[in-house]
Amino acid sequence: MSMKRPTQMDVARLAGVSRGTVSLVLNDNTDGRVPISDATRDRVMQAARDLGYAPNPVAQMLVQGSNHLLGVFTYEQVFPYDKSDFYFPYLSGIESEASQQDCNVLLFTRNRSTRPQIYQNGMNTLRLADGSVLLGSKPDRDELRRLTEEDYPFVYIGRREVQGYELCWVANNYKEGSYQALSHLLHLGHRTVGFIGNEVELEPQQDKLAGCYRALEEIPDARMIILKPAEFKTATALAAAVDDYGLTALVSPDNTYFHRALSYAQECGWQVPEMLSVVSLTTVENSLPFSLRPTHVKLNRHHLGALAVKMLSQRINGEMETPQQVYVPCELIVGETTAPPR
Amino acid sequence: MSMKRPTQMDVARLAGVSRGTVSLVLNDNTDGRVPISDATRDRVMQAARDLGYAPNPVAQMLVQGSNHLLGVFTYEQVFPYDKSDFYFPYLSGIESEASQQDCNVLLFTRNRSTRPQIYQNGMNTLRLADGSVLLGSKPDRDELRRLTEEDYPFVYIGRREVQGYELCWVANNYKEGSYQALSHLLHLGHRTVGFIGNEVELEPQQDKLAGCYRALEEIPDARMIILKPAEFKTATALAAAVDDYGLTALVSPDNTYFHRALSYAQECGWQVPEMLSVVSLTTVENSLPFSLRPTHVKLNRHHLGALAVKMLSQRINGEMETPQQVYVPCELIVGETTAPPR
DNA sequence: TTATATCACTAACGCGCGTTAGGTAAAGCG
DNA sequence: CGCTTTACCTAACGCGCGTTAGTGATATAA
Repeated sequence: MSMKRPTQMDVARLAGVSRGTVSLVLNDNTDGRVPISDATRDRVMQAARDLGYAPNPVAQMLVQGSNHLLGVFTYEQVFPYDKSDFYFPYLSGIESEASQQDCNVLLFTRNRSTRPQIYQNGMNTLRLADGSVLLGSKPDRDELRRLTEEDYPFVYIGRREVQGYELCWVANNYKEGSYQALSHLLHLGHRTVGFIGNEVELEPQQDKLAGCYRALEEIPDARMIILKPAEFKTATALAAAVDDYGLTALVSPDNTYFHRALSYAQECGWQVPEMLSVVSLTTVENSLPFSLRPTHVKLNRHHLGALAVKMLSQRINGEMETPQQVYVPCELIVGETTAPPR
Repeated sequence: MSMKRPTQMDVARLAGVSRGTVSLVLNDNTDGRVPISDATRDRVMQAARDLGYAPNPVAQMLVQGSNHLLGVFTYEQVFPYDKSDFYFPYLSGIESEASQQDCNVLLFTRNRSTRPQIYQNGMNTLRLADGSVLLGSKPDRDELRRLTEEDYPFVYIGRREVQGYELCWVANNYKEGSYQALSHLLHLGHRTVGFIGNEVELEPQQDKLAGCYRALEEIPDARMIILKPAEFKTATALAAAVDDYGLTALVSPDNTYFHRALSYAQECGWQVPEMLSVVSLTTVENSLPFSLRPTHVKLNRHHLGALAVKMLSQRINGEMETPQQVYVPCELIVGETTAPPR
């Protein structure tokens, strides 16, 4: 038995004027394009007060077009219960900038029973928002293509390519960061380093590899071994690989592999960094159990999130004619997990 | 020159039917009240796919009064840059359950330049969502009252009271948790404990105090000293207070105070727990720098978030006649920061 | 007195969509 | 052949509101 909320029509009836007049009065028709007498204005205001009128924002949005909604779609769970540190800085940046842009943030959480999909029943669910920021390591390229064809405004966080299309993204400059990281190792004197990682088909991984290779080119006798997944699955396997290849340093493109490398090293009784140097090519998220400050490439995920939103706003407002791609620099932090080789 | 998003009218034109037909087809008019031939249905679906049509949720909401949007409003920043652990578990739970309920999550981030406000220019900004989950230690009671009067469906995470109104909330059972925590101390033999904290006007704090007092009642010669803010502002001030009152244990309702107590203790050269026991009445979020497992009350924020969404859905669907309040139990984890007094 | 400007307001459109009464043609029936 | 039923679709209303063309009344000017 909750009373329906009063509308402009109710106010109009009570004040004895037309609904249009009510709208004009309430929107404080300042520029005086339509003059309203003070008497009527007062009557309307009083009626609105008496009824406790408040405009229905939904109706307002309908008539004004844009709904000030920025979507966030993730190909993985937005808030992973265990791995809280990963998406968080992105969302933090997204929130800040969305606030700046005077927009609300819409998290697409509907219909996530199976793999997250943008298109459901052939319909673009993102259309709920004026535009969207996309996240996730493994997007569906077909969906990205279709979004582009539809001209739906979106910005991907992370470099993602689709054959024959120009996407809009912001990405950590992994290539530059990795270049610096490997150069650091090489300048310390390392000549044979191991690269822990697979998934070479993903762009970020490619960038990391590319950066490493660029550093290698500058030192003729240096080489890098790409370790196969089996070779860092157990501590003994890794130990064997290190021995076989004569590795003096390990490079990890990934936070969990970095941790794993360190614990394996401890298991094998290798002193880090004296006997083995270890570098992470991404931000080291969890605090180390070894009280060593990690040598790693520090990303600025917060900034990346904010930038994505800024670019998205530009696209939505038509201030960006063609999709743009932006690299955000990242910084090598030299810590205590690297040293000259023995 | 961003293309305007397609409407049902566009689909209708492309399919060569009337707009009403499009609506009927897309809403999967199952009960067959209005029969549609398979041929037309296919044409419409195809046209919708081709145009990338998706219904405008704002318009849908206007006409049917619901759009599967659950709002999240926070009186503090949702994603605080530094303090990442706090809201995260809540959001994690909210996301899970919203997904279950087949709803998207809307974060209210607009107009956050000053203090976050639900009512802006006299209108309820939450009305954009079917209902909302509210968070934040210090809500505006007037706003909560007004929301209730408007009969807007919301669930507060954390017990919050408004004189003369029945709110709907889910809360950690701080009272029970604190009772257990203090009982633990008392059973260890402590008789004079200090309570670090202020902000007594807030409900969670009141609950913690109430739980402590209940435990005290069971041990006649035990007493608890409420330390004033000045008394734990510096290590020396705290040291003086501990000496003056003869404290053998400290109780902290707050994570940061817990950490501060531990570092002050270290500064003063007090062994924890041998010379001083310390208990936290909330989840200890950051890993300790002391490698001591903390004795603390463990909250289940993830579950709390999920439960809030579940209750909110019930309210929205009219399955909850009167606002309900639910306590979620929390658990005392006995760690290594407590021991019998010297 | 008639033309013109000013004032104060109303009528009406459209935002995009869900819904339903009604309309049209084909099919069934006697 | 005329009447009813059936199948399929359209026209139109209304959700609540912002906006503007237009209308009628009064005041000013020629």
